[in-house]
Amino acid sequence: MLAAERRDHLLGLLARQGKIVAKDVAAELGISEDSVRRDLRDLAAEGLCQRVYGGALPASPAVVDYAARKSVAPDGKRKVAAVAAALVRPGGTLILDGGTTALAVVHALPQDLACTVITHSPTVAVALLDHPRAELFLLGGRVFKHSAVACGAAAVEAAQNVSADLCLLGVTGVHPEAGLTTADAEEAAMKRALSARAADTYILASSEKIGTASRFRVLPWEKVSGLITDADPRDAVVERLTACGVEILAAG
Amino acid sequence: MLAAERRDHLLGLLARQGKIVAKDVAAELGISEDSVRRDLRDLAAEGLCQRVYGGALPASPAVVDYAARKSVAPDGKRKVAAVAAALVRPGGTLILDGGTTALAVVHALPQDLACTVITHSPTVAVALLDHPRAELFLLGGRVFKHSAVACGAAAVEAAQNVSADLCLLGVTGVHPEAGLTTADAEEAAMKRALSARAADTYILASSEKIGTASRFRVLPWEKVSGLITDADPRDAVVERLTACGVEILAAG
DNA sequence: ACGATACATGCAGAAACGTGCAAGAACAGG
DNA sequence: CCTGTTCTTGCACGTTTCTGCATGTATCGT
Repeated sequence: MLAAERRDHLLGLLARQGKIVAKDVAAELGISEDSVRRDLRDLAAEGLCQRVYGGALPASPAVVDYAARKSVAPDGKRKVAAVAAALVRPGGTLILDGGTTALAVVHALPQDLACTVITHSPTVAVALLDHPRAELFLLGGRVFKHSAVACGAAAVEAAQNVSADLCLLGVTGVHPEAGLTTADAEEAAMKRALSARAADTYILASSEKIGTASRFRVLPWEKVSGLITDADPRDAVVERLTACGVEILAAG
Repeated sequence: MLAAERRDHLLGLLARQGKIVAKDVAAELGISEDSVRRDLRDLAAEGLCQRVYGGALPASPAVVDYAARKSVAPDGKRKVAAVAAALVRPGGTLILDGGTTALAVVHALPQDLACTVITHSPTVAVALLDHPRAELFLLGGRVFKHSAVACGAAAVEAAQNVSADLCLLGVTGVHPEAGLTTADAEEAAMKRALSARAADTYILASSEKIGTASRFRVLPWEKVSGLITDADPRDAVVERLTACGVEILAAG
């Protein structure tokens, strides 16, 4: 583990948990408490945390926000994306949704993987351009600005003409009762259309999505093969999902 | 292994794993750590990564975007793009080709222009995302990696369902005898399909294209309304085109 | 007040770093 | 085809930085 990486990790912990206990972190990362203390001292000197006896506390909310944006958000998505990317078999065909998590999946795919990717997201398509062996099929249609994906009748129709082994969908909410939800009706319909064209559908849900719900239902649990998340498997919501028969792929 | 290849590999690792450990990469690629360190130093100098003790971490996305963008903006293309963008009327519908010149057109469009843009290029689509009042319609199909546009039967078919006032096409060669040419047959066919759906077609040709020819004919001169170029109007080739009845829009 | 824990400091081994140098490849010019 | 030049690459060397341990001191809870 890189020293700078360790520092980011500490800032991440600070943002997520609101405190750091030097002893615990040392045990977790398998390093000496001295190193943790030294890091905390440095961070405090830069004003990024407040040193207290036994560990550290966040400095000011503004600083924490900055640190959280910079390191925490990508981290969970990257873990989820790594697990999702491992589901893609060489030579296989993948339907990939839009959104930042899907984009992270592209970055997590091996550079020289030979596979076919079908997407309705121009952003995802552009990211795939430097995967020379990946075949790319773009689904056209009216592009919705807020989510940057092709939706609507034309896009759904285009989706009818493709088939795939695997579909990876992002959602904005994962809730035991509300199910898988998203904020826009057109997007929800498009996700349904995509899912229907693949043998297996997996949901990408970084931990902040777990337990939340949005306005429009995407799919019932029966239609999905599993949920990929970095949330703790012992999380109450996750345990309820497991009890409902949802397969959980932990991205710890 | 080529130096540039190695550089790309490093950037890929950075994107996929979020970090680089110099020692590991050196072992993996069978080169000395010194070379890796030198590469990382160079990348950091370009703002593409952040150098840390033991390896490197990703630079902030904003910086990377900026560094990537500033490398592509030749003066000639910008001038051509500015003239082309002025042809787009508020409320009008534009079919926009792929390629770097077309991308320059997007950047030349007023940020708040209300119009409809139809494109088969995911790159152009992504660039248009921060034009909030521009309606965007994406033509899907198999994406050809070298030119990064959707081509083939599906894309041509999708193009049949749209109409526009104006079509802006990029080409790789503009020659008095050979006409308008490009390097790929599929691309040529797609450009024809796009042109056929618009009332007017203008060709984007920065000066280095003038007088050159590629393998495949795109359109005869009769089908185009004009040529937009930054080449000197008294250039021999340009004068011959004028004599042939081609309208020249000078982008001096 | 006292034991326990956390802390700062100094130190030594290890790892990473920068620099200079030489061998080799790529290239331009004669 | 040869030659001089430039660029790259790996190695050697001295320097800097990191890390864990030991020691003594400060702080906390009881």
